[in-house]
Amino acid sequence: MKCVNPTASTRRDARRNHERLLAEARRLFSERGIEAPLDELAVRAGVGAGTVYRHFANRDALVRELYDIGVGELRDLVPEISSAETGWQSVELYLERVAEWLGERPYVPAVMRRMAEIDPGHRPGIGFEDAVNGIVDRARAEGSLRPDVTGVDLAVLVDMLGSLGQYGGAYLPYWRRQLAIVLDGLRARPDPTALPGAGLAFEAFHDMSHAKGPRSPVMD
Amino acid sequence: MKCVNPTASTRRDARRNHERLLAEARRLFSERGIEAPLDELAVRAGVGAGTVYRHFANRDALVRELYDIGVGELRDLVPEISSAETGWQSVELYLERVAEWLGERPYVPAVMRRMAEIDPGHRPGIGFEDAVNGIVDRARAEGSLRPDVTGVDLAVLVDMLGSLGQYGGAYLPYWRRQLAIVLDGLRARPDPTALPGAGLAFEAFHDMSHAKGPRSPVMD
DNA sequence: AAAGAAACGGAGTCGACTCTCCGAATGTAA
DNA sequence: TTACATTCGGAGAGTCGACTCCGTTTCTTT
Repeated sequence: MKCVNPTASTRRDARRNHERLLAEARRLFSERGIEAPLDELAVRAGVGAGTVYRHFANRDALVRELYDIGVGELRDLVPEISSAETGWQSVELYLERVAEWLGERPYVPAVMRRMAEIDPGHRPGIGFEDAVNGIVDRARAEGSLRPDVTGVDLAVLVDMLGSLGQYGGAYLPYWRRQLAIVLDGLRARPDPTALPGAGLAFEAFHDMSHAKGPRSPVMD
Repeated sequence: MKCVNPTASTRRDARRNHERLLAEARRLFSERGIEAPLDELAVRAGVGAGTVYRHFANRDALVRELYDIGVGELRDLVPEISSAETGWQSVELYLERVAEWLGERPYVPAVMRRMAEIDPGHRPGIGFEDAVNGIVDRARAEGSLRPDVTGVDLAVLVDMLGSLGQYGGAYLPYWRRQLAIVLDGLRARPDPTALPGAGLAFEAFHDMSHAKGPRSPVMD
């Protein structure tokens, strides 16, 4: 019984089932939310219920693995995005690639929120701060990006664009129109409209997107 | 037993409990999602479990009532938004008021999706098409709005901005920066960047936002 | 190809939640 | 104030899903 880390198992069937479970979990959680019955996951993956729990001690363990895989995927996107020819192209690439990544994974916001409950100390996302700020600084320095925009502003825009993934597959060919509008709004212009309020600290944004606290109640 | 429509009940306690239940349901569903236990709703509203089910036959009945109330609230926003002095001000008001309304009600997207399952034929939201198109037409005619933007584009932007409500109360002072960026992207400019793809039919947008179909699976 | 270790399946247990039922309490109308 | 209709509270029946247990099957190694 080596249920802690079946990825490293010697047995081929165990590794295959682990991958299948992860793939089906992404699909299932995208369609029905991260509270979907795990017995259903077993059926979809074509394994017994026991096998689900051998690979993931409980739902939270599965959520954690999806989270860490996601962080790894995002980290893998960084080099290409950061090394674009111009700073402006980096901004474009950042918004497009990350929003697309998010949009294809509608379960990610829920996974982030739950992770904050499971293990508030685990915050690898903080490590993206420098990459995002680097993109903003370069584009601002070359004069293509409006100067009052911060890295956090961009990160929030990415979440907004990616949130259209909640629409389902139908949104895929469509959200790039909103991306184009946003990009036009980000360009440096001779007639700037001041952005209201103050920019947010990256850490505050991180906590916000992981929404620890109670979500906004209607105030009536 | 008049459990079909307790709003019209003669008894004061019944009306008061109905209102309390609705208010607490909004809060509860905002914090924990629309699958939160209804017994918890009973506790929060300070009533017995039986009372919940006397007012709402089941969870779906509650969802439907929240949906219809929401449609009514949005309808009430139309006059002020449409009657702004200029078309551009209407665009600004539309994005701001409706995104704010959505942001304060994080449960709304989930309610819309569930409504599409409960009763696919009930689509009062279709009635907003003319109002939105009217705003776009006027702003376009006066030359303030970029001409390639459609009413559906605006509606999608509203959903995007409103989605930040998922961040919880902390987002409240912040999202207007994104609104300002979007508005700048919407202004008519001498150097237009063409929007990619084709605009969407309003009905298609409606179905998309109510996401009947399966939500986008990761394609790997 | 034989043996042992590891993983598998799925029936079963346990807890949580939904919804019902009815005696008690409350509001209304005369 | 009395009488009655309506609503209330909360215990409990029924259902569903999370997770466990163990006899069986499948790898891997020699």
